[in-house]
Amino acid sequence: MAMSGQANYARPVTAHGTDRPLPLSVDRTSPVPLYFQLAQQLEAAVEQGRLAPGALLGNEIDLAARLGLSRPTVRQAIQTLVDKGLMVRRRGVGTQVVHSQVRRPLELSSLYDDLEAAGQRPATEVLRNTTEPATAEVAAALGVAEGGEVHLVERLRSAHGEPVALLRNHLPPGLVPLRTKELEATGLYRLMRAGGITLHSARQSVGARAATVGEADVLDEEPGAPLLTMERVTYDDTGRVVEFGSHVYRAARYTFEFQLLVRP
Amino acid sequence: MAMSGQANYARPVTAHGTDRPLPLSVDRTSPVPLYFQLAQQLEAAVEQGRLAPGALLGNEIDLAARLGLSRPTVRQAIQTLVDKGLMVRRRGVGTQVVHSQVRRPLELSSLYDDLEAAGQRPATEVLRNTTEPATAEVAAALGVAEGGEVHLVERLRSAHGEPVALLRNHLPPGLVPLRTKELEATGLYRLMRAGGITLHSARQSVGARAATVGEADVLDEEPGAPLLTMERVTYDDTGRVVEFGSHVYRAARYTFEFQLLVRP
DNA sequence: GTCAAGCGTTTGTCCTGACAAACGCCATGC
DNA sequence: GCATGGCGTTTGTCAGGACAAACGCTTGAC
Repeated sequence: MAMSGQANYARPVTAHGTDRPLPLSVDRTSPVPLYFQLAQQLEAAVEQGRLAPGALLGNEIDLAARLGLSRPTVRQAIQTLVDKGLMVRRRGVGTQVVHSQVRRPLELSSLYDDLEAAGQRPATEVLRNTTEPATAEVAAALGVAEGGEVHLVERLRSAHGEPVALLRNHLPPGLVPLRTKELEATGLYRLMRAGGITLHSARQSVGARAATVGEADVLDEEPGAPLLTMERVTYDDTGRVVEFGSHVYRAARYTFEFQLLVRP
Repeated sequence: MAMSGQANYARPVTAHGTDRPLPLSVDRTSPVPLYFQLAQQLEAAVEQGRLAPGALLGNEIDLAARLGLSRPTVRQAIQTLVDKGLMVRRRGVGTQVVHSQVRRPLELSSLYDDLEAAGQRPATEVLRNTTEPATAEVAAALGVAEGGEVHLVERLRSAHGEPVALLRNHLPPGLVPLRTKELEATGLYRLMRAGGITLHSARQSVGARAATVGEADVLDEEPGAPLLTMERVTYDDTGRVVEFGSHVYRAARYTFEFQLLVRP
């Protein structure tokens, strides 16, 4: 863009706005795939501002030659960043860093991790950790027979000593052992992963409603106060339902924040 | 899995659970990329149940040979479906269709499209369509000077004759012409796209709060009723902020539904 | 009977090479 | 001055081949 009129002798390519070539290299003895090494370095460069927003990445051919890689490998690296929304490709123009600050593109996150990432030191109080007969709604969500025994975990999550959310989770019986002590020390998803379950996808529904008397009592709100609600059915990679969650959050103390990408 | 002990003479591969080979073909005269043609056919087969959940796709080599394609092309097709969460690959095992029913993975959707897709025939009443000086919050979101003129669109969206949401959108001045008549006939995002803007990403925040007197009046609710709120800053592919929206939804009549994928 | 090693299968990674399509710039013509 | 066509640049698509790594089953040893 700024270098359009120049002759193209042996341009070192892949530069910053300042023409300073970006230090990139790959380690062929490492077990980490080459495209992944490159992707990580590029992502780090974007995050640290060494690749300014709008900066053009040099063309793929030169970049590959400079790194001693083939073009498909370089493309694979860039593609992962494009998928993350960090870069945009334009035919005849090049690949450039996106201007807007992109963060996480909405993962299957747990409240525990969210709070911890925000430096809030979450605390969990397990109100119930037992089995009970499945109601019609729970049975339908988990794909078990109505009235059959299912696992129920009910937790109160707080941050800074104030209650934030009331979490009710139903799980198929015998899926993974859940000890109350562990539930109070970490999040449910971490325990499931540690139990050998590979989470794959989830279907979520986010809404709002007024607090019931019981919820208001536990959450230190007035009855009728607005609450943010989230229902979620989670599947593992074999397609099994592994969890059905019904969560309510204090509207004054929690919002869902996330970044969306437009599918091209 | 079901065919493990068999000798592997000239197995036709890529079958259904019933060993009936799936009809697949590509048209080399079409301008549509080959990998995309294949991806579409596979996705359609999954959706129509011709590829049952859990079914193994034949190995990539044979599949490529059967279609007269190269393996990278077949892989590219499958990869798009894996990215969508429709399939799972396992080394040494194969690629299989995911069990759980996957829908859209949460797009940058507009309320208008959502309602229309649900067959609800949305109606829009434009309450305001004007310019006004930017407040501090709006100025910060849009990246303009505080007090500078910005475009404001305020709309009431209804379905089945009942109000559903109150939508307030601020736009940079002169970005795209917005006629009231067009705003009542379609959604804001469609108009922006039609105006040559390529939407890229958005940062969203979803929460809840009690209705103010004014909101209750417009939405036919009681003051203090729980409302679902959404704030969104939308960027185009050059990184410009193209919209700042503050929406409130009647909690009893609207929830956000979406599907999440776990990043592997 | 149980556990470990071996082996075939399948995906993961990487290479080289080639042509097509879209974009922006420049020169040409009016 | 302005529209238009040509041209170089860059990404998009596709082919064919090669080896490595992970998985599951079978075989063998104890």
